[in-house]
Amino acid sequence: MAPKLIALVGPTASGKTRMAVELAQLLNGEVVSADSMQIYRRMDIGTAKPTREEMAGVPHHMIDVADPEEDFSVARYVEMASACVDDILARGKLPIVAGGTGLYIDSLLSGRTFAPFQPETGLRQALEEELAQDGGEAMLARLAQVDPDSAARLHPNDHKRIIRALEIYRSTGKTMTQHNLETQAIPPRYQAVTIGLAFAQRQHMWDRIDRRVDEMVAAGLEDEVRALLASGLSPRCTAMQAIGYKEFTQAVEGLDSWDSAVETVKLRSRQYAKRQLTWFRRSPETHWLFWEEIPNFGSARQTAAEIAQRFGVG
RNA sequence: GCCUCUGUAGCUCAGUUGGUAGAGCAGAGGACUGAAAAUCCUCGUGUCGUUGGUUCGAUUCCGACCGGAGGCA
Repeated sequence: MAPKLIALVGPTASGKTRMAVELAQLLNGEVVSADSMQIYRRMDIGTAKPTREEMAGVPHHMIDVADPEEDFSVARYVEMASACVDDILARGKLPIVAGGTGLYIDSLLSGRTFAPFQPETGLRQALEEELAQDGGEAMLARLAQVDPDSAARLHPNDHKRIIRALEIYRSTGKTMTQHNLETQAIPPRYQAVTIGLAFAQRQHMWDRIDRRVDEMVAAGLEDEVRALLASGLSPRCTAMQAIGYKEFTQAVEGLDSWDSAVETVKLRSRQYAKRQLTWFRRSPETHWLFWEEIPNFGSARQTAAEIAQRFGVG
């Protein structure tokens, strides 16, 4: 039987960080972050990374495990995070996987394996050039010849996924469809109770997001972005695609005003939160807690702890 | 006070040589298998400022009125 743990999900600014810490204190746990941007060092304010005080002595894993100039990936996340989880379990403590990156969480829990990616072969670059030349339709048609099932699922404009599907086939000789079937046959690596934090009303979520962006600005997001750019970090790297960072980079370069950049950060954060909800809502097993329906944080924590105990952890 | 321009979807605007209208953005929903805070897909009825007139028919032409911008005094 796969070991049990808690997964804490929800859109940005829904209170995951605090809930994770308090549940860990209550249930003898440790936090494993599942956030694709908090993995980067030197990106603290804009990623809403928990501070030392917020961690309150609870060990946190998968934060500050890569430099911003590195290319991180789901595969790397799963490899590193599962080692953390196993270690926590071996020490008799409860892993609490908390974060907003749905792909990372699902991949970690399922024990999914990924087809290899070898940037040194230049295959991806070749495919990208091929696509730039011939267009999405043509590439999708080529994919359809070897992997009709994947091709049927993809839209001609979905360049990233068309390229990845072709890349898998050309580098492994196996289709993405085949690979997916094989990895789906693997039994789940962990058994999770998933607790979701959210606002019942969209407006409440927006207010919370806006407030937090204002707090980030007040806390010195501008300086943080300037420091990253000054260190020679390319604005095109993955880390700098993070919300808050890419917009402030525009402002630093004089391509946008600061006021407008702040508004854009709020806007993009709201849109991001919506996408997160779309992802998390598709798991019917998730126990959702809506802030409007809960008198205070303590009672939310209480409810979450009860859900965990009924599941058999804590 | 007079003259000119202007008032169309939450916002910015297009358009109808008179037959009740459409884009971008915003928003909603969805997807998602080594970039995922990324990437991609689907969804557009609104008193066409108000009110009279002309007309078979007006948001489209004409008048008045009410907003807004500019100019002249």
